[in-house]
Amino acid sequence: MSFDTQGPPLQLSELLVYGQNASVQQLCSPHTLDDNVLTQLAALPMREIKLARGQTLFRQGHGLHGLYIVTEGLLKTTLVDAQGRHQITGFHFPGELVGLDAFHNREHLCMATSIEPSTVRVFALHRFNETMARLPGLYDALASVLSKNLAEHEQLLMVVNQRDASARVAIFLFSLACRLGRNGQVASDLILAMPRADIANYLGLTTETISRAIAALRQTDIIEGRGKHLRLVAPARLADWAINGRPSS
Amino acid sequence: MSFDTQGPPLQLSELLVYGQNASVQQLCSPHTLDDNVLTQLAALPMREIKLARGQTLFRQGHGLHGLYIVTEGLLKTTLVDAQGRHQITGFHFPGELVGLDAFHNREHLCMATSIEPSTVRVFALHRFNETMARLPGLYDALASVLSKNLAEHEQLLMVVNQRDASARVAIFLFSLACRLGRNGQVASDLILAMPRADIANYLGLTTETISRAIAALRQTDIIEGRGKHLRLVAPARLADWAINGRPSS
DNA sequence: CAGTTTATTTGATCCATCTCAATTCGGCTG
DNA sequence: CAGCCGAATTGAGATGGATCAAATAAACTG
Repeated sequence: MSFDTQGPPLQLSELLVYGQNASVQQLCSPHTLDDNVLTQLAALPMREIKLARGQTLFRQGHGLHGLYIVTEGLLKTTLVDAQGRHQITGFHFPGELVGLDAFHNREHLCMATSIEPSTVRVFALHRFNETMARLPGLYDALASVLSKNLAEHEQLLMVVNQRDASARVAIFLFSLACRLGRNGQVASDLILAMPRADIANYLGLTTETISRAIAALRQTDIIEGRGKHLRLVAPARLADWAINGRPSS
Repeated sequence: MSFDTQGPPLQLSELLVYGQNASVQQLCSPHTLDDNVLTQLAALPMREIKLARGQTLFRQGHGLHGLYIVTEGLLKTTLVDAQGRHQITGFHFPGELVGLDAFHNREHLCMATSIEPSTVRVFALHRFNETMARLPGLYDALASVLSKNLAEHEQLLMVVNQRDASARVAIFLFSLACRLGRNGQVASDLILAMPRADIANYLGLTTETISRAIAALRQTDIIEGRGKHLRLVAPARLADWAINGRPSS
C-alpha cells in the first residue's frame, strides 16, 4: 500500500483505513451531537450570544446555566489551578457542544473563552426537562456526547504520554483537517485560528517546538505555507506521520 | 504556615486547604457513586465475578454488558492502539465504577484488567431500566460519575503536560494515600499494588524515573520503605511537593 | 500607510528525562 | 530454605525538547 500525494482528495474513511488507527480517528470525530438531534435542537428558539475575540463564556466555578452550541468561530476550554498553571483541554468548532463538564455538581470545571469572534446558542437549563420531553433522544445523545468526550480525552492522554513532539503536531494538524473538512473530506486549507501558544499548551510542548515540527512537515512537502494559513498537500503522508511518527528513511 | 511532620494525622481537607489546590483534589476523589446510591445498589442482588491476577474483565471493542463495581482488589483500564502502543487511563479501587466509557456506542473503548486478585459486582445492563425505576437517583448519579470521570482525565492531562517527573510522582503517591485512606484520612501505609511499569505508563514516564523520584522523596524523609510497601511519614510535605514541585531550598 | 506591538520562526545551548547496562531486591517454587 | 526469576534500583551516558536570545513576519493603531 502506498501513500500517494497525487490523485483525487481522499475521504477521511480511506485515510483512517490506511493506518487502521483508532487513536487518530477518535481525535478527529469531535463531540458533536447526532445530526438529527442537532437539527431538532437547532429548530428550537434559543438565545444567541456573540463573543468578541478573547471573551469568556463561563469561568471555572461558575454555576451551570446551560449548555452551549458553537455556531460560529472557535472556543477553547481551559483548566486553571490555584498556582496559575493552565491547561487547554479542548478547541470547539461550530456544531460542537460546550459546558458538559458541569453536569455533576452543576458547576463548571473549566473556563471557556473565544479565540475568534464567535457565536454560541444557549440551551438553557431551566428548559431542560421541557425540552427533554419534546426530544426523546436527547438524554441518550447527551450521555453519548459525554462519553465520547471521555474517549477523546483518553486518546489525548495517549498522544501526550506516548508520542514525540513531531507526531503530536502531525496528529493535531490531521485532526484539524478532519474537523475543518466538510462532508467527510479532509480539508486542504488549514486555518490555525488559535495561536501557537495554545497549540503548544494543548499538546504539552512549547511554541518553538510547534514551529520546528511544522517546519519539518514543510521540508518534506506534506504541507505548504506558514503562520496561520497552511495548505495540506499530502494528507495521506500526514496521516502516516501521525500514526507511525517521523519517517525514518 | 508550616508543614509539620509531627502532630496528629491530618485530615484530607486540611491538606487540601494548605495548597488551595484543585488539581490535586480532583485526582484524589475517585469516581465513586454517592454513598447512598452505592448503598442502595449494594443491596441489590448482583452477580459477582472473581478475577485472578492479570485477568481481563473486558476488552476494547467488546459490547457493553454491564457496569462493574470493584469490591476487592485493584483493576486498571488500558487503551491500546493499532500499533500496539498502550496507555493506562486509570486504576480502580474498591468502591469505584468501571465500564462507563462504553456508554455512547455500547462498546468498550478500553480494556479492564485486574492487577491483583479482585472481585467485581456486575450491574447488568438488561436490568438497567428496571433498576432505574427503583433507584430514582441513579441516572443523575451516573451522569455525575461520568462527568467527574471527565474532570479527572482533564486534571491528569494537566499533570502530565505541565508538571515535571518528580511532581507527577508526588501527585500520584498523594492521591493514592487519599484513596487508600479511610473516612477522609490520608493513609500512611501505601501499598503500591501496581508495578512501577504501570505507574510509569500512567504518568508518561519510565520505571527508572519513578524509582529515582521515590528515592528523592525518601532522601528528604517524606516517605520510608521501598518497593511495594511505602510509609508516608510527612503527608503535608508530600502535598506541598505535589502542588509546588520539588523544594528548591 | 508608517510605526508599534505581538506572534512566529530560527539559532545555539542546556538540562531533565530516556536509554542502556549492571546490580540488588523480593517473591515464588520446589 | 536454597535457588530462581522478574521487578526495582542505581549508575553512566545520550538526546529530545526546553530555554534563552535574536531576527523576521504579521497584526493592529492612529
